[in-house]
Amino acid sequence: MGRSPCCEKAHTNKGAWTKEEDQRLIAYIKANGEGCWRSLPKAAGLLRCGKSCRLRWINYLRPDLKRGNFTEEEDELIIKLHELLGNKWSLIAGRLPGRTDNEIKNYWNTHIKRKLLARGVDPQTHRPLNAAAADHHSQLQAPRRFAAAAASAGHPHHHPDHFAVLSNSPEACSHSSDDEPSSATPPPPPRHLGIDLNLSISLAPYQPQSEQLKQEEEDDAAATTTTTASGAGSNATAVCLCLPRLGLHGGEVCSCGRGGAPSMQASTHMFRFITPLGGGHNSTSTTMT
DNA sequence: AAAATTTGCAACCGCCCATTG
DNA sequence: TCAATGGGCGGTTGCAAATTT
Repeated sequence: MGRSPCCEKAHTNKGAWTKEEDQRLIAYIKANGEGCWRSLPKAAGLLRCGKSCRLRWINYLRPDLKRGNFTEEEDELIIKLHELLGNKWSLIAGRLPGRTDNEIKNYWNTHIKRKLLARGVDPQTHRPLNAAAADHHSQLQAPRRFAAAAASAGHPHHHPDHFAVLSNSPEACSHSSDDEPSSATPPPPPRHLGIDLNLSISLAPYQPQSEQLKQEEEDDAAATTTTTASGAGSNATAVCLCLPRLGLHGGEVCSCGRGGAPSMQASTHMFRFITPLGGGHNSTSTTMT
């Protein structure tokens, strides 16, 4: 379609932000709040693109950011969430208060990937490296399935690329209904794709992959709406995975059953799973509405 | 001590979807 | 209904700092 650029690039600064620019941005947002990013630079007296201002604020200047090293708990949570969601950094960030998607993405690429490789786990598939190499069908397993479920259920970022990894055969893509007017009733996705909105998920402590897969197979076979609550012990926190905005901050009470994106109103399944975060967090039973 | 290489992360880019008029 | 706009996302790049040779 050829969109106009988000701002007048010719007269904007690029590269690292100066202290003065930071101060201007902070002062402006403190006074006026976050608002129209496009007009903000001009109003704040900044020679920056609005998107650049937004990123600077969200990723660096926001007062609620928790800077510093990631804890071991955060590491494990990121790994688990990545296993469930794939590279949905914003969704993952939503589960880690004070962390930004950009920060988590960078941390993943620089630290966690290596950590998983050292464990002998493939960072993309979360399966043992040798198994991942031997079995290309491993691409069809849970994390991708869940991402696909979220996307097909209306997540705004169902980029075609994300579906490309779901199947080795293009015709198996589940998002093609719009592109296939001839098929009045789209056939159900091939069973091996396992795209199942009633997916059972959990954030139990690390479990050997073989057992995990076994559990998934059982879950698939059952095809029930139950929610696995393994690890729902004393130190567990309910993590809402309401679609399409998976994740609430800091264990807030879920309220998205009513709302969410308009496109999701017909599908307001609520997923919750239990993640052991070790201390201080409320224990909450799993629900599914 | 200097040069080369690697690492980590802030920032940018291009694309997408939702909203609005 | 449609085009323009705004905001958001994931992927990539560029560069400074750290490490190795």
